[in-house]
Amino acid sequence: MVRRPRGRPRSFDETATLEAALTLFWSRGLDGTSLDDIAAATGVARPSLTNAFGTKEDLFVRTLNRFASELNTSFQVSFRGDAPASDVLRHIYAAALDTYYGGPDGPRGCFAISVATAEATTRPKVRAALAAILADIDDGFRTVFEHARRRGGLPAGADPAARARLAAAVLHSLAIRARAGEPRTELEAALPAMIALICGPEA
Amino acid sequence: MVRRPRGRPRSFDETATLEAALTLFWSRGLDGTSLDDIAAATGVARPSLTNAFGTKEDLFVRTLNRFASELNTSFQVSFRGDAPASDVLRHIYAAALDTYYGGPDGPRGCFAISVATAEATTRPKVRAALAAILADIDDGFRTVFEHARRRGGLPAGADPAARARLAAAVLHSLAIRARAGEPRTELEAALPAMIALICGPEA
DNA sequence: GAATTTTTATACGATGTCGCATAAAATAGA
DNA sequence: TCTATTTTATGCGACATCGTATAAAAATTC
Repeated sequence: MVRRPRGRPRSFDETATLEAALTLFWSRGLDGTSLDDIAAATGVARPSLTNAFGTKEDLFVRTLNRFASELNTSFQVSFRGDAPASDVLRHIYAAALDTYYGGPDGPRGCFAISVATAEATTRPKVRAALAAILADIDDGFRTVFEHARRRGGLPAGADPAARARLAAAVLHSLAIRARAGEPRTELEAALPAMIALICGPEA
Repeated sequence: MVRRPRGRPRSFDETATLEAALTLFWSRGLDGTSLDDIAAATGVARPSLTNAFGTKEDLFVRTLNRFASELNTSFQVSFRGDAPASDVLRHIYAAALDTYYGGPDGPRGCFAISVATAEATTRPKVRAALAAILADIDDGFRTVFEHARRRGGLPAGADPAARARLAAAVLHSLAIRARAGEPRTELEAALPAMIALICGPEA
C-alpha cells in the first residue's frame, strides 16, 4: 500500500548508498571522506546526495544511526538469550572482532567508538547519537548481569551495573586496540581470562 | 655549554608551539585543525611551522609523542610506588579524568585514544606511535599487578596480565565516555566498584 | 667587516571541496 | 495531452588549505 511519491523516482538505492558511505567514513573518517568520494563509490552524483541526505554531517549522522541499528540487531540476539553471562560476553566479543577486523582496508575498529567519538567534541549531533549508542550497549550488558544474578549465576551481593560497565569497557578497548593494529590473535588470547574476571567467582 | 646553532635563532618556543598545536588537535582533530589555525594561535607564520616541523602530519605525530611523554611522566609516579593496586588504579583514573575533562572546549577525552585512533587507519606513523603508547600503558598496569602478586596482595594463581588489560580497558572506556559527553560524576560514581572487581581476590 | 647559514615574512599557485544554480528527465495527477 | 513535482546531470563560483618560492632579517664564523 505504498503510494509512489509524486515526482521522478529515485534512481539509486538509499540503503546501499548509506552502506557505501558508512564503509568510507569508517576507514577514512568524516573529514577524510569527501562527498566526491562517496559519489564516485556509489555512482550517485553529488547534488543527488545532498538532495537526499542534506549536508555531509547529516549524512554522517545517518550512517551512524544506521550502524547503531545494525549493532542493536546483532547484539540483541546475544543479550536476550538465557545463556550464562560468560557465554554472552564471549559471543558478543567474537562478533565485535569480526566487525572490527572485517573492513576492506585492514582493521578499522568500531565506527562509533573509533570514528564518531573523534567528531563528538565539535559536532553536537554526532555526540548525541554516540551517547545513545553507548547507553544502549550499557543497558544490554546490564540486563545480562541482572538476569544472571536473578538466576543465581552471580552472588546476591554482586553489582550488575559495575560488571556491565566493565564488560562495556572491554568492548571499547577491543575497538581501540583493533584500530591501533594489535593482532586479532592477541586479543582473542587475552579475552577468556578477562571474561572470567568480569563474570565473577564461578564463571 | 650549548653552542648556539649557526644561523638566525628561532624566534618562537618550540615546546610552547607544540603544546598549542596539541590543544587544537585534541579538540578539533587533525583534519579539523588547519595550519593557519595553529599559526594564528601561536603567532608563528605558517612557513616557519613547516620549516620547523615538516608537514602537518609530521607535526601531529610530534604532538602525539609529546603527549606520550607527558603521560608517561604522569603515570610513572603512580606505577612505581608501593601502594596497593586499588590505590594505584584510583590515582591513575583520577588523574586521567582531570585530563579528559580539563580541556578549554568542554570534555575532550584522551588525545591518543580519542583522536589519534581515528587517524590510525590511514596514517601508519600515527598508528605506530599510538600502538607504542597503548603498549606502555599495558606494561605499566602489568607491573602493578605483578608487584601486587609478589607482595601477596593477589592470590598466587591470579593472572596479572588479564587484570592489567582490564585496568587498561577501563582507562580506554573513560576516555571514550568523557568525549561522548557522559558526566564526570557518573564515571566517578561507577569507578570504585569496578576497581574492586579488577583488584579483587576472586578467580 | 664580509661571507655563510638559518629563520622569517610575504606572496603565489595549485588543488580539493562544498554548495548552489540552472536545465533536462521522469513520473503522477488533471 | 498538459501541468505539476521531484530527481538528475552539468557546471559554475567561492572558499579554504597546503606547499613552496622568493627575498629580507638575524645571527655565527672566518
